[in-house]
Amino acid sequence: MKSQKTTATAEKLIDIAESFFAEKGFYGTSIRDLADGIAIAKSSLLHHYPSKEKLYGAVLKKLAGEMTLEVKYIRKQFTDEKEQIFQFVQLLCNNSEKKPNRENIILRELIDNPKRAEKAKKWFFVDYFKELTGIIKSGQTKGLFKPINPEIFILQLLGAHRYLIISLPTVKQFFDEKIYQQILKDHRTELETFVNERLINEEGV
Amino acid sequence: MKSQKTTATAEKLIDIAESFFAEKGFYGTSIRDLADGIAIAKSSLLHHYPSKEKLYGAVLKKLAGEMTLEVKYIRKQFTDEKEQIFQFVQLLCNNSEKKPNRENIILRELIDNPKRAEKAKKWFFVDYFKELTGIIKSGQTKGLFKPINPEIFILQLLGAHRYLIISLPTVKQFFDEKIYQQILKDHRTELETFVNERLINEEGV
DNA sequence: CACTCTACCGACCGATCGGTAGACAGTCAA
DNA sequence: TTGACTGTCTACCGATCGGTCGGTAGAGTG
Repeated sequence: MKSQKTTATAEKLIDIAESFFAEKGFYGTSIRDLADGIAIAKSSLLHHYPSKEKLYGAVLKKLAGEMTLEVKYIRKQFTDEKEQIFQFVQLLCNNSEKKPNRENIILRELIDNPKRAEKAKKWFFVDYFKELTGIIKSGQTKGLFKPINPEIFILQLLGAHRYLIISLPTVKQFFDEKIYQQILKDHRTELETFVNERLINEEGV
Repeated sequence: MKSQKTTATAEKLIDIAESFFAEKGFYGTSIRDLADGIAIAKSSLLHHYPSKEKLYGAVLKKLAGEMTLEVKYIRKQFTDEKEQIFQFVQLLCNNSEKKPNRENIILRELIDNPKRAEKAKKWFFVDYFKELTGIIKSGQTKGLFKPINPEIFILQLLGAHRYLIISLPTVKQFFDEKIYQQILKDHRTELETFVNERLINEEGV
């Protein structure tokens, strides 16, 4: 079982790289700091990932894979598209509290990707995005959602959430620390309202 | 008029720094490149702004000042808070087409600010944010807006817009290039709907 | 004329960057 | 036992980083 230790080191690298890239960005993170962070030599890091870019790519790939899986799981678990999109809102909010790194990395990647894309790098979040717009498109054929543009709706929903999340540390000075949890709860409710207003409700009205 | 040439150089520095910081971020931008970009020596750059941090701060300050002024102008120009917030949506959308750098810098700053804030740096967008929430709070006392949390509303509105804008270059591969303008137009309409749903409409229902 | 101030410059600094080379210890198969 | 492979290390590389230094040209001022 020689590969066990190796795998463990590689995974530790991914983990610490995820948090460092999230906090300081690609250019702000040095592979020296990453290696020091898990107490190995820098050249040992480069043994597992032959370049900083490759390591960064591995982090993105793992992150995108996890997120896509989570959405696919929701789509398999619930047949009703309305239920799916509300479950996704819950997933978004819950993950932001459990895994705050994610939003930072995704935002940074969105900003930086256009430059990198010129170097023929693929966008890791394609499947994630297509799963989400797929919910809306599927729901629209069943007459569950209003005839909005699915891509715009998803981007606005993700944006309304992620922007607020990354703003919180900065904006927190305006809030009483005690009502911080209340903010997160109200935000969740507002997101649900946003979704709800784009549903077609056959029974009411 | 000795200061004319100096001012011109300093302004050129601010301009190129704004576009470089927006595109590559703080760590991804070197003061060498900035100096080369306007054909002066690096030491000359450091004559005008004694450090990279100071230059970055000057860019943020100018940007925040402009944006705050724009909002204040809207508030002075229109007395009705409903009109103010709709005008602000127009401002957001128009500026994203005219000055695409802005959204990048603001997003980057929001992500990075918490680290910098530890070094006792102030947040340049305080006034901007307070002007915007001020519109909502003022409108709520007049019974024009639903009793939502003003900070959450503003953050979600800004997020829905800015996230979509910075995503467009990446997501564009999914869109036919010809309908790009239609996307921007639909996005604007959706933002207006988002705002509209949070108004209290005494007449209708 | 002498003095000061501003804008600017090239040369240089120590530190840090991403990445390479080579040695060494442990493991496993032949 | 030997040889190939793996993971790790120290030592080192050229490039680039932000920033300092001493100095110069020119305009303003007395």
